[in-house]
Amino acid sequence: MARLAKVSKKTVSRVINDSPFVRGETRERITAIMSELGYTPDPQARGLAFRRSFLIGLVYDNPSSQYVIDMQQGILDAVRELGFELIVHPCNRRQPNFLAEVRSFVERQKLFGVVLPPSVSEDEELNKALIEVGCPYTRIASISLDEPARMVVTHDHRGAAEAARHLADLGHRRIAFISGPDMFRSSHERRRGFAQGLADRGLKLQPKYIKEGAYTFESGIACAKKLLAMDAPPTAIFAGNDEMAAGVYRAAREAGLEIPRDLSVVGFDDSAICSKVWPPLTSVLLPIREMGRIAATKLLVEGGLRERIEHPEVSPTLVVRQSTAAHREA
Amino acid sequence: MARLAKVSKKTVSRVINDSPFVRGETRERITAIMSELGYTPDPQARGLAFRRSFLIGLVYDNPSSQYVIDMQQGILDAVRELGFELIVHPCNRRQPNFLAEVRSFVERQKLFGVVLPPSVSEDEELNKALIEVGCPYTRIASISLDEPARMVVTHDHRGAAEAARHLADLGHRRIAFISGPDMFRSSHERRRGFAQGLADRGLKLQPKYIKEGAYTFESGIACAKKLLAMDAPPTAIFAGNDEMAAGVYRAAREAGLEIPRDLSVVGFDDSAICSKVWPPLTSVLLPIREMGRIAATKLLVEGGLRERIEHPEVSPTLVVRQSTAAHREA
DNA sequence: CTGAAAGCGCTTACAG
DNA sequence: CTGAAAGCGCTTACAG
Repeated sequence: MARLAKVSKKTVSRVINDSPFVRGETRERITAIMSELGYTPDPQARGLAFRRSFLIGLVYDNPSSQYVIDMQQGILDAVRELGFELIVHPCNRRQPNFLAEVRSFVERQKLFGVVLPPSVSEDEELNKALIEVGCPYTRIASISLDEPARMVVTHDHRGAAEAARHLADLGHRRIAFISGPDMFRSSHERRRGFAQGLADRGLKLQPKYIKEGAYTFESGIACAKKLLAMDAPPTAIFAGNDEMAAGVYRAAREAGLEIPRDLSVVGFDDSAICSKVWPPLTSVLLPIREMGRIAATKLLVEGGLRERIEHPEVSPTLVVRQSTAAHREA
Repeated sequence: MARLAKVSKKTVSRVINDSPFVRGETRERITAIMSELGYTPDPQARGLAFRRSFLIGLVYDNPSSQYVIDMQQGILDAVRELGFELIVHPCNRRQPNFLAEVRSFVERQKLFGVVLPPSVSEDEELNKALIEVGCPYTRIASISLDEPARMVVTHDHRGAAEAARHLADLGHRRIAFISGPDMFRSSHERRRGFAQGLADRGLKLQPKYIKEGAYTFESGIACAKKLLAMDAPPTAIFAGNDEMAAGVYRAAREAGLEIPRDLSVVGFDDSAICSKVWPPLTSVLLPIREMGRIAATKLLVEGGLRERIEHPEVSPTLVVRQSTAAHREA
């Protein structure tokens, strides 16, 4: 204990925890000694005494590695300077012991809080369990599912609407949508937004031009094949994510269509593949790292370690590349 | 304490830590009670007393998200059942405080051990620091840099050699290599293996057909452009990783070349893009998840929690897809 | 504003 | 093979 060099260890503890009951002078003296000795309080001991650790959990069940990595970075951006660490907890919602497993994880580790990206964020059972064990959380989802203090809403529908208007403005009329799986909120939100965007331009999203995929490359191929085999095939396709959009590329190639000359394509996620496929894919960008930062900051606010947040809002943006072009009369 | 229901708390502790000094009957009785009550020892308290936590660290500075995610999974495959958790620690080797930062991280958290994938695994400074603070580690690298108990060797050269023989067997003679950056061990290993593989077929890797890239898409484009602009351009290119191979695709397209008819391409990593580009990319697969599993298991062995490992060896495999074809006389 | 006591839930020596 | 004591490094009430 740096106390030998100074006062008592109780006061040191007060300094560490930013207690107001320390004289300015005393605080400065102690702070100086601490940084001189390179002293850092032991997180395990603190955790034991607090009955709460300094660990943030990221519980995810997400197919996209880039999403997870970006989110991890964002969370760390927010909490690293405070000495928090990030425990990652991949899991599988379809596994029977999923709930019990996650629950025991957060309970055992006495997590400071957990960040829940889709689709675990949409699991109401899990949510109830977290409340029961008293573990703070932030849910990230396309629409609000909880009180604002515990949500990061990504407003996917806005990005989808922008994509729709973009295609409409290029003169397309036969416009198709490949949705994600029904069990994902984002599938519905992206579809809703897309329909709304078309409506903004006086167009309608026709049911026959809607196919349900699974957010996978293969499902993108399958859906696109069906669409392109129609009597009046679409001249533009909006895929619910980039994976499926890449599948549309494949199907278009097999059908002998050239993108964007014969078919315009838009994806969602603005992932790494967008710039690697040819032509580069127009896509909707979600600021994932920023979302992670905000989610973690909300945990800090809830824990009383931060006052409030600067930019608590997040919104998708359409990144126009070369996979979309003006409609050409056949 | 479950002691009320039974003996003393000391004995319970003995059971938890697998001490041999407990009678079989007593042990069974206690184990039964524990699982009945759903009792799990508090990792923070245990850590405090042990002066060592039950946390594994993954320190990485890696551009590929898929790599990191797979490795995380592999580590968890090995340690989850023992109640360990995984703390991720992305970092930047080029940052001036890199060493001090990582060091303070492992020291503060009293990590049970850390897993070091490339390129942090190749940092001798960091290695020294870890030894100084007494933190166990496993290094993952293309060649052996440490005692076997602390290494997972990926033998990249073998995979590169296989790629070379594959191209040679297809009849190619003007074969080029785009290397990764000089500071990565893997760059040299892949180059060495590739040269060896060509030598196995009586061919020579000509210096003029070697270009140094940076493991990025853009550098792949740049290097490929130079190669394809040569008087006697290569008919096959082996890129040091898939990112750069995707860059080769782009350059080939701009040069009006069709893959694999006019140019065969091989990548390294067998990443997700392989199956999404057209034609699907032939690539060298490294079993990353398995590597993570082995690395973590070695940490457990070192900690005395596991006897030994089943399959401690790992080797690359060539996955042949449609980006390579027999050489066509011009 | 500051200190002496008791405790967080476990463990390691030390005795039986 | 099993138990009573002291301690891991911090914190929370409780007194001054």
